[in-house]
Amino acid sequence: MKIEYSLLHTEKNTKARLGKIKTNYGCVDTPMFMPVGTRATVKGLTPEEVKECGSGVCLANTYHLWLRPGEDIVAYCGGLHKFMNYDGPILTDSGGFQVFSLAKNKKKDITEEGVHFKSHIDGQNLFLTPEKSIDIQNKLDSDIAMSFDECPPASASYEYLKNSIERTLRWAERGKKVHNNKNQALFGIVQGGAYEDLRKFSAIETVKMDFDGYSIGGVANDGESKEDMYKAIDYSIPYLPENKVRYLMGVGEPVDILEGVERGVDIFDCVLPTRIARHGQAFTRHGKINLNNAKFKKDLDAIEKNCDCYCCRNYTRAYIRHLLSVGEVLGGRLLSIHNIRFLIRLTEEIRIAIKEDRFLDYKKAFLEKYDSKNK
RNA sequence: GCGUCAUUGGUGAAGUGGUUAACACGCUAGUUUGUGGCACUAGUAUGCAAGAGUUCGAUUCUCUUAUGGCGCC
Repeated sequence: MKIEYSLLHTEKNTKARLGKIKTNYGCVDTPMFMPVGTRATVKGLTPEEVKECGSGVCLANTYHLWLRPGEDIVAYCGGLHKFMNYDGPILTDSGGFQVFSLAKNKKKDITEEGVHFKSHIDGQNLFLTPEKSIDIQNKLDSDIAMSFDECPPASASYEYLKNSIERTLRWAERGKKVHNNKNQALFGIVQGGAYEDLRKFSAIETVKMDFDGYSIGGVANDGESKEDMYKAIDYSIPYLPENKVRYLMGVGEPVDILEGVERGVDIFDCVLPTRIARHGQAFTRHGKINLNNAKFKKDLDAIEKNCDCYCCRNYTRAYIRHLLSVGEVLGGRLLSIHNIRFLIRLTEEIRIAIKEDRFLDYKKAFLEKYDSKNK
């Protein structure tokens, strides 16, 4: 089977939704956060550690796995689950984001047929099409595949966006046509920047194609303001069906997860918890802290006193600071575990709050604490 | 004891008689939102062993002292 989403409850005062997704690799509750494992690994962590964080779904990336080791190798090794030894659900991104980050000359490199890239590894010229992206994802055998879209920068003009979302719709159609993995869901992606009519058009047309779930894309990039991000969600959600999952791509910060949930988003993914971890930073209830800071040299507390993650149960800030300062990989590993657990715990608490129809109170309490120090 | 060469920030060091003493590391802080990049950005010696002199001006020249390396008795 593909996936099955059931909407269990909509919060009384907001659009926040409690739901459940059934997959071939188990059930997951929504709202939820998915850690990113671009190259078939959540950087530094074993699948057991990822699962211990409470993670339901894990991400992997079509573009990266296409280059190395290649989708045929992954297929030969039994598909992504077996290959990376992860028995939970896996979602693959389509490579659309790499169009955004790697195609240097948007006008020249992005054609109707597909997108020209330069490999970030050796600079060789690559060409990715909707058909190719879906074919790779079929072979990777993830549980959820994403349509190949263009993720335009926030600075894109109305005119550019208009053409872009029309092309993304045609790409979605082409991808859907060749998608042939019976065990894999395929999601459509809504684009349109912060323009109400473009989001509406993109959403309505994407929904017409009847995907297994829908994403809101093109947010949280290129210095986009938070207001624009929230607008993008607000303008897209009303046109998405109630009985399908809604995925806000690439988000993110605790604040944005709360704002997304309030607006009716079910799932999130973001590199932030693992990336900032490798750079020494940790999420806490009071905001982010930087464990590189000298003030933690003799700090014998856990990163967070009441956190139940493996890191906080066993290690002090002083020790983690030491690991970071001498460049030991364990520092980043422990912080990754903490940060992933932090976001997943946030979604766990959000689910309870939705169930009890007190999401706004929960959000307010969280933000009051979180804003009190650092953002 | 004599001669000789050195002495620049936390470290390794570049450099010049004249505006803000290069660079690297380290250190300090910040950034990071569908991960190309444990990356990026910024700050970090009011002073060039100490003192005196020459000079309009000295970290740069001269002398004395201190410390250290090397050589000779």
